[in-house]
Amino acid sequence: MVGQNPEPGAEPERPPSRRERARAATVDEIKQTAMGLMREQGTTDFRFSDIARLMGMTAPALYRYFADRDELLTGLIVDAYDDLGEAVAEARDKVPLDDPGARFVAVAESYRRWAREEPVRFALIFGLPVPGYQAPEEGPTTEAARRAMAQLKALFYEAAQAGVLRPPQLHDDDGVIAGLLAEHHEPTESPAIDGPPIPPETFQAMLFCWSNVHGFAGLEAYGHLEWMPQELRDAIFESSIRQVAEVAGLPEPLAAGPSRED
Amino acid sequence: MVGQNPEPGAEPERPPSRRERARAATVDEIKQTAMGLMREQGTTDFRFSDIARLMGMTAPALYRYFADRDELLTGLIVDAYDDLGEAVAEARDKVPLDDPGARFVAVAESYRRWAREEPVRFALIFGLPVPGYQAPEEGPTTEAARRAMAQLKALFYEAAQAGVLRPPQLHDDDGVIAGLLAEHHEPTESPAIDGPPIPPETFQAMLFCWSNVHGFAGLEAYGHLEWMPQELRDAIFESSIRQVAEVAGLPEPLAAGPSRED
DNA sequence: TCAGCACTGTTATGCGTCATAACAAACACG
DNA sequence: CGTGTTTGTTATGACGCATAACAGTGCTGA
Repeated sequence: MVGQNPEPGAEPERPPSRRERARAATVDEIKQTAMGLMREQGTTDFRFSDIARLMGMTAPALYRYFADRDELLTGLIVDAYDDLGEAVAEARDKVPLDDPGARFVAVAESYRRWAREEPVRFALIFGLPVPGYQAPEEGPTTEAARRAMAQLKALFYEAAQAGVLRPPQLHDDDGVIAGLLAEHHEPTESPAIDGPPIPPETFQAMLFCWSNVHGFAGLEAYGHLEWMPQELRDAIFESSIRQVAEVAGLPEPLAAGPSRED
Repeated sequence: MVGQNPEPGAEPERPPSRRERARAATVDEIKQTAMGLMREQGTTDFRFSDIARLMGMTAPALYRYFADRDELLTGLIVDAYDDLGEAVAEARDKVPLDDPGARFVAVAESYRRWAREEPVRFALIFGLPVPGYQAPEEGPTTEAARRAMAQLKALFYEAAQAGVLRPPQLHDDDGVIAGLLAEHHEPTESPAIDGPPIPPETFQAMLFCWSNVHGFAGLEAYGHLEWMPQELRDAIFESSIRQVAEVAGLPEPLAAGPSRED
């Protein structure tokens, strides 16, 4: 580690000094520049020399802020998770609490939009590890992923609490899934997804929703659906998530306004 | 291009000479070795020097067979598409034609299994382009993708022909989707997916199935579901695809034996 | 005030990789 | 057996990551 706070236990009260603020700004600029380059080229690759040149520095100077490529990548991945989580949570919370159906639609749409607008970051967090990148075990990326996924779980939790969740239409013959879920982690506070526990069948429904939305978003983000016009993709996606929500036992959206803003 | 057949129009009848066979074998060995390295490291990266060393050659010799890294990558991508297509078709055709429900289950399971067993190849074809790789426009990869996706479409086509396909439960308010589909490409022979045309609502159902299976497969292949035991993943996946098949209007599978073999 | 030190940047350098050039051996074939 | 193609080699150039050694800046405390 290079650019971290002194030690995790050394008086976190102290306000950031002038130097620390400058340093943080530079760290941020480096990450922004790296993301800009990646977006431009459409790949998860970048060159230190390019970043440095764009910032009016020389390449070795960057090593004052990140120990190596991996540390910079880790930072970018954490940021991406956080950004996705924020985008999803923000879209969700624009819809009133008493309309879980519409809240889910908002989550699904923002997830998809984020993937489409930020395919590189989407790949960064949901793709195969970047060549040469070794993810830190149990590191900050795992934690960031939990936070992001918690947003979807929260939605189902609220709906379940409100008692508006119908039993999902998903088969669970002999209660195998419920059994396994109950057995391995308590009433389903999975280690990968933060948040309060939800009943097994709701958890199953949540996964169903997630994989569906994720699948469409991934295919679209990487250009595998480009042969259909966006209008059609939009219509098909909306139809899909409506259906998925119904299967999951979520109530019909009350306010049926798609929150398009582009 | 370097290692291609002489010209696409020069007497394709001639049987492969001894040298041509040797060359083809070497090309294949290179690809195998490259894939081995990628699998080992779990990334889509490889070094010419490593491949050469494993083959008992020096790196520049590889340029006799592939013009550059991109050409080798293109070969690997095409192979991956073909292999996925074959795996899916083979699994599907093990199930009798008169059992489309079970045929879909077989397709979904083989798709998922392939992704899990070959995450690198899955990333190669369904992920963001490999750093530095520029896909040839309208090239062999696009064509290979069409062939692979045609396998799923064929399944729906057969079921539709047999008249056992119920109308899918997918909303299409005002027939927007059907309209757009009809408008943009005839009765839905999409440019991205080969095969005979199918009715719009069937096409929509097919996409729904695909994105769902793909989403789960992708999440699992990249380790995002590793926090649940495989037993549970299996159960949840099977439950999901059953539900998806039902939504898509496919009949219940008759022979309900999951074709596990590992 | 000014000496000392931490911080941030530079140039110089080593190593590994992609890719090409120039050359040598092996092979097919008239 | 001799000639041209094929397939391999070594030598070389360009470039990127990363470290080392060094220089300028500004905070800090006797």
